[in-house]
Amino acid sequence: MTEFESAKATINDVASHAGVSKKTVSRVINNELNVRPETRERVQKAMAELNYYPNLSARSLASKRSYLVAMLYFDVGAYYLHQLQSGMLDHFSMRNYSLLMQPCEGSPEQILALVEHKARYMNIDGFVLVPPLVCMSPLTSLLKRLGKPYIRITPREEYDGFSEVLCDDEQASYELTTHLIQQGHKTIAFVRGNPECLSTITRYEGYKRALLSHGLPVDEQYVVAGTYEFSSGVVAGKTLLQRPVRPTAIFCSNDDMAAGVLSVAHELNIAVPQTLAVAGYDDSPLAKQSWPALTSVKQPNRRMAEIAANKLIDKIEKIDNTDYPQNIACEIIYRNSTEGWQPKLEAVAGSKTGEAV
Amino acid sequence: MTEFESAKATINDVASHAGVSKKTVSRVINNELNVRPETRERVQKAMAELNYYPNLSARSLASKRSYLVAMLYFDVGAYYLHQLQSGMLDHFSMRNYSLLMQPCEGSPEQILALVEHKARYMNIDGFVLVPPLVCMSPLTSLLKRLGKPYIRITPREEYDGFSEVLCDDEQASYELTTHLIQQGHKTIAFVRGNPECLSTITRYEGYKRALLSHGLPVDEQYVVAGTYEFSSGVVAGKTLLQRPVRPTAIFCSNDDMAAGVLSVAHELNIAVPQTLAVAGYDDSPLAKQSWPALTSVKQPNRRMAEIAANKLIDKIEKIDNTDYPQNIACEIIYRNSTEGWQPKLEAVAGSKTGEAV
DNA sequence: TGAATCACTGACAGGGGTGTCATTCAAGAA
DNA sequence: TTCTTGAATGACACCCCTGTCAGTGATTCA
Repeated sequence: MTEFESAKATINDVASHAGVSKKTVSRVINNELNVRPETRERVQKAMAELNYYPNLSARSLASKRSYLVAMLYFDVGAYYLHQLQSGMLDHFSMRNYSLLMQPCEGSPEQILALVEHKARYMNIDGFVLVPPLVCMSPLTSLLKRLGKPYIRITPREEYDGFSEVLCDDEQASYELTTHLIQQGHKTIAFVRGNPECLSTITRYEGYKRALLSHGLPVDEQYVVAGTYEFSSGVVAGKTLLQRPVRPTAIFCSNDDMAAGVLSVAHELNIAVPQTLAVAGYDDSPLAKQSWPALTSVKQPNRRMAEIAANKLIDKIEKIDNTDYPQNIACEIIYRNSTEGWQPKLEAVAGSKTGEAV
Repeated sequence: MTEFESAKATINDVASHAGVSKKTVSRVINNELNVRPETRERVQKAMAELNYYPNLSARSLASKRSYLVAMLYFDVGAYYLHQLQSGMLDHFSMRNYSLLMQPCEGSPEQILALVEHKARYMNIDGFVLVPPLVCMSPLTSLLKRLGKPYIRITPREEYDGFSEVLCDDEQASYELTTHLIQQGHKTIAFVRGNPECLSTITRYEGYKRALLSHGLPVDEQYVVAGTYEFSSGVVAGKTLLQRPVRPTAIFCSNDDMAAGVLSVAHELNIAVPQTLAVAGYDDSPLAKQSWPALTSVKQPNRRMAEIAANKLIDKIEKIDNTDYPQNIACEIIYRNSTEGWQPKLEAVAGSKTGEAV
């Protein structure tokens, strides 16, 4: 078969080699019904013998589809994006789609213009939106106007339901906070994330629900703003650890900020976890790599990516499949940063060391 | 112009709207020569008025090019890949190409099969290879056989030269080691990376050259293996810090391993940087986020991505451009982990604390 | 003045598939 | 037996653009 290896066979070659019309070959390629098994086999044999690859451009041109899907994202951390991306890549390619990554920066107008341009120029078949773009309603309107299916990865349900893949951030946050409460903590601070992200709300809600349902007050003094960035964790840490009554635990809504709090604690010689418990969120590599290692919430990113990819393709191909889970649970990973806190130290060390800063 | 917004105009519509043939429109789209300026303008006006987007599939089909480029990679850290990827995305899209990410896992045979499949099925125009795939010679052979241009991002020149974008790892490593020597360190350990990566060699060579050129011995006892993973840094740290004579500085060939060494140091109550200096490589976010923050080498990843993208497109479009820099310098970022080491503590603390483990 | 050259433009033939519709043929119904 | 039905297949137009080559005028050269 060497003679065929370099010569690119076309559907016509396969058709004549198999003794059928090209339309029948096309049917086999596309797994259509109504092809007699022996015919199908003959065609497949011919395709294999000729080392045939269908020409994607020709297919796209004729079928008015590109087999291209784009993930629209805003840079929210390499690790999170990488996980989603690689999960999606696997499942898109399994179903013969390719994934384009499309960073969306700049003003909303710029983003809309960019997306419209890409959508039309490349004739993208569908879009995946990841936080914080999921809550950008002009964007979803645009996609609707363009008639492009999309799917959103988000921690909270909105709109139609079928276009979303949800993970239960609120519940995970509730559980992690409860864990801290059960260890005896009474003053648990919370560091919020980027206000443009829905997760900032859901994570905070879980925290609040846990406090309230265990009879603890939600003291706004111990809830500080953050941006999901390390530096904002440093600022938050300084603020919190200088309060007259220091919190005994700080729950940060992501790992980067938790690492920032850890740095401040080290700087101030506050022992973690003995004097201060610190928890993060995302279970990024950083969580394992900081010292002490951070208790954190592991989101089912790859699983979500898988579901998003398949749901989106179903939409593109107008397949009705409702077998997808509604809401995917997170998992809490317990590590040293919250294990071994000693309640007695709290009152003593609390108010004193704070002043020393 | 609202009536045109949703109706997709084709090249024929533009042609008749502008009163020229479709071939002339094509010339304008492709920026070809020999179109009278006023004709070009008229066509551009027509394209704008009709909100025309050329159909990529049709273009690809007719011109036998896909305007698609793939980056072949092996998962070597989200951050590094993310930087390369986003740098490339920018520059590829600037020149109207799209970038596909193609993870390459499994056996060499599987990788080759995968790449051949993708290359032929999607008719990819060109490939970017990143470490450690750059030194996989069956892969480059395959790409040559398929007639696909490629570019390699690598720390060391091999083969033809034009297909590479180099960064001077060896020199950066030399400089960082020299910095440590100048601070008075005499026993500087080195943690190597994944043996499949060229960078493992170049970084080690820079270290060695610095020691030798400053009259220090290269003691293999202080050169330990690693894999670029955090856990291997922990192992290396334990090994090194238990030596009868402890090194006073540990230079790790990436940040993850340096963070591993830091953890061990904290565990053993060895003060960094006072008793032990630690340096990393890559200037990943982790470098800023560990405690203390790590001195590290910042590779010009985005710049390399830019050059790689443009060189590759030049190859695809057969443009001769030799204006690219040969070898791009790295930058050393000095942080706390190597600032403030106190030579006197060395001898005393060295042999004692080691036993205590 | 005629020939040669050059810049510019258009006609036409594909590129390699898919959609639509017509046709064939065998099995089941009347 | 004849009619109906539906599965299986093929003929053909078409998707939208680019490559090739020929043609048209204008300019330059002898």
